[in-house]
Amino acid sequence: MAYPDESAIDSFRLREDVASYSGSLSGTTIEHFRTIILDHYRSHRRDFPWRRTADPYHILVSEVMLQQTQADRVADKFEAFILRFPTMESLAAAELSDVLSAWQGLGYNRRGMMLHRLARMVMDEYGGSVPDTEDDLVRLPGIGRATAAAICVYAFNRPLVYIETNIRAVFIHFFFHDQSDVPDGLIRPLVEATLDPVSPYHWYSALMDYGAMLKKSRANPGRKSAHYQKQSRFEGSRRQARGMALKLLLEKPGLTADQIALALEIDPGYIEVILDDMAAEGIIRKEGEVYRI
DNA sequence: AAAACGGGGCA
DNA sequence: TGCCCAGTTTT
Repeated sequence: MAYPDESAIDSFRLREDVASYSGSLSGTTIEHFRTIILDHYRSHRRDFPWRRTADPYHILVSEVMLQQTQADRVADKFEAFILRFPTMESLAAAELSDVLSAWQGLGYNRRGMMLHRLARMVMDEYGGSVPDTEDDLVRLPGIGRATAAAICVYAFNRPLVYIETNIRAVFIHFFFHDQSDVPDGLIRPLVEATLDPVSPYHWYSALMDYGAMLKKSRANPGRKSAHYQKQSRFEGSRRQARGMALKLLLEKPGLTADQIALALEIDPGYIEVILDDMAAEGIIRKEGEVYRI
């Protein structure tokens, strides 16, 4: 989908408005900026399954899946996962191997393990209800500052200030397009000043959609963030070997390091180190000479 | 502050 | 091929 629409022109006008941006925004600039973002939301709003539910557990699952994973790739996995584990209770009661099977294809499998642990912790400490404060959420495994705030926003419509990659892209595009290495400390006050205190859910949804649009239609403005980092190569990487080993063990539990090395055509010494590291993390376990989930 | 962590889609 | 993704955890 292409976006050669009027929003590009509007954003140019706004950039001229704030060309002398010096640490605070005028009321008219805030209104102008918000109008551009919300107009785009009205005409190009993305439809995702997690936008069709108000269940905090479902929202939480989506936010964990969306960490470092493009939204379009999450949608189908999310729906299948929710069908299989419809409630926090069902996830907590599940075997880790079943959770990781449902996680296959999403990547960063530690997230699946953390989510499983989170479910058990929430059952124990909160009676199965997702907590609604940043402080409580951030203590849960796999939940950092950004995800904790996102859950507060999307599950409870709370007006919190937070920053992640799409938000960076939007604010850099409009207010720091002529700079590089922009620190979050410069962006945060702008997020706060433009935040909608009544409908943070829709406002942040709109920011997300605008940020995603920007990154598709031109060079990613996020590259001007001080936080930006290029990903290391995946082909031939350690994490590729981890992913392959995990997938194999889900299909055939109870293999030895040598059997795994043979099946994956990886050096036995190398794969054994990787397997032992994964066992130390708790993503697999070692029983004698064999590994299983 | 930097490294490690998956995997797939698309130019 | 190379790029990059609604980040978190560990070192």
